[in-house]
Amino acid sequence: MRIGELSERTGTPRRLLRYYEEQGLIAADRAANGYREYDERFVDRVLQIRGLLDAGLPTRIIKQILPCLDKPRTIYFPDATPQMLATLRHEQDRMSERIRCLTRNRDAIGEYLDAVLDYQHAGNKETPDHHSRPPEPAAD
Amino acid sequence: MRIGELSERTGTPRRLLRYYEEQGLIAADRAANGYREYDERFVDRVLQIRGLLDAGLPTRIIKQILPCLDKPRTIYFPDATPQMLATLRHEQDRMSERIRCLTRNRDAIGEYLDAVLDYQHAGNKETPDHHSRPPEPAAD
DNA sequence: CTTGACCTTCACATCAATGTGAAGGTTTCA
DNA sequence: TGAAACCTTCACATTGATGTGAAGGTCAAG
Repeated sequence: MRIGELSERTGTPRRLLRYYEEQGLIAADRAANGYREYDERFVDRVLQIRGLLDAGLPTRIIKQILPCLDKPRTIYFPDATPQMLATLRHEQDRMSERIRCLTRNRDAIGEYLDAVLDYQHAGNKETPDHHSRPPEPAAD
Repeated sequence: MRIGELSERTGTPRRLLRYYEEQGLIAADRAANGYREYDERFVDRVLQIRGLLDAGLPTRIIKQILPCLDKPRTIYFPDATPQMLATLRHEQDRMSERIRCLTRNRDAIGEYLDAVLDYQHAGNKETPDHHSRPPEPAAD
C-alpha cells in the first residue's frame, strides 16, 4: 500500500509517516516512480510507534527498542552489544516507573469519580450554577 | 523552604518549578521579600508532576487531574461539572491505554533479554568485534 | 490531453518543555 | 562594607513532535 492508505489505516498524518522514516523508525520500499510502498506489517508497527510516543518515549529510544520486538526475530542475539543490553534494561526500568505513575494516578482518578458517584447517589443535587444535566433521565 | 531546596529535593531545575507555577500546576506562597515559599507537600507534588509529564501527559491535562488527587479533598463534589467528569473519564481511558502499551512493550523487551541470556548461557560467545565483557565475573 | 487525486522533496511555522543568561534585589557571613 | 549565594523577572534559544504549504512529478479516468 502507499502512504495515503497507511495514513488512513493508522490515523496518522502522512507528514508523520515520513518523519518516522526520517528518524529511522520505519523503512519503506520505493516503487519505480519513487512512491513509498508499505506492506501489512507497517500498520501494527506504526500503531506501536504512536502508542510509545504517546506514552512519552522519544523517537530516539523507540528506534532502539523496536528491533527487539519483531516476532520473527530480525535482530540476532550475537549482535547485541553489552551497552545495548544495558540501554534496554534501563528503558525497561523507566517504562516500569511510568506504568507505576500512570496506574497510581489513574486509580486515584477512579477513586475520585467513585466518590462523586456516591455523593450524587446519596441524593445531592449538582451545583445549580454549573448548568448541569441529570445523569440519567430515568426513561419515563 | 525556598525554590533552591525544592529544586534539589526533587531534582528539578528552578526554571521548571517557575514554569509549573506559570502553568497553574503549583501555587507558591510568597515571603515578604518576594521569594517563593514552599511547604513539604510540594516535594511529592512536584515529583508527581514530573512523573506524569514523563509519562506523556501535557501540563494542561495534569492541571485538570491534579486537584482530584489530594488526600484531604480540596475539590468538593458539587463543584464537579459534568464535562469535567467526562474529561476525567476520558483521561482515565487514555492512561489505561498508555499503561497497556507500555506493559506490552516492556514485557516484550523482557522476553528479548531473556532470550539473549539463554543464548549466552548456551555457551555462545558474543560478537568478538563489539568489545564485549563477561556478564558476570563469577566472583573468583 | 486535461483534470483531479495521488505522490515527491523542501522549507518554514508552531507548540510545549526546557536551557540559559542578563539585570537586579536580598540575605548571610567575614 | 563587600563578596557569595541566594532570589526575582524578562527574554531569547533550542529540541522534538507536529502543522502547513509550495513546487512539481505520476497516474487513472473522462
